[in-house]
Amino acid sequence: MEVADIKSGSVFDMVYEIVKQIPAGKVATYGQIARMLNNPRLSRVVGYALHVNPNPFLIPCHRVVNRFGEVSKAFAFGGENRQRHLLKDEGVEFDNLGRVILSRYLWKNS
DNA sequence: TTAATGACCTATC
DNA sequence: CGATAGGCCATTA
Repeated sequence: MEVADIKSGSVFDMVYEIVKQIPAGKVATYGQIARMLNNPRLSRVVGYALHVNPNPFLIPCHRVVNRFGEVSKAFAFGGENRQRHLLKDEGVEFDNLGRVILSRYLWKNS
């Protein structure tokens, strides 16, 4: 199913649908998701959508990081430490700066 | 309808 | 590298 076909009415829902499709062991960036929505400027909205994340159990928000692979500071799911643990548990590695190696684990949707 | 908000991004110092 | 500022835009109160 194409991302472009996802039109649940609100951008938030679209974001959720996309995030749900991120496979384990991969991560996506806010800007990337925004681009998937055909609106590169929605990067902030994407973050906000996850901020008010209604279903932390259905939405793997821990697989969404910023442009540099850094985990969110205000992670409303148990702290950034929690997010790193979850990713690490999926096989995602971090560099010495504590950032996800995007060059290897960035999710590529087509 | 208006104003405020923010898990971003880019530029500048 | 860290701090600051502005812009961007959907959502909410």
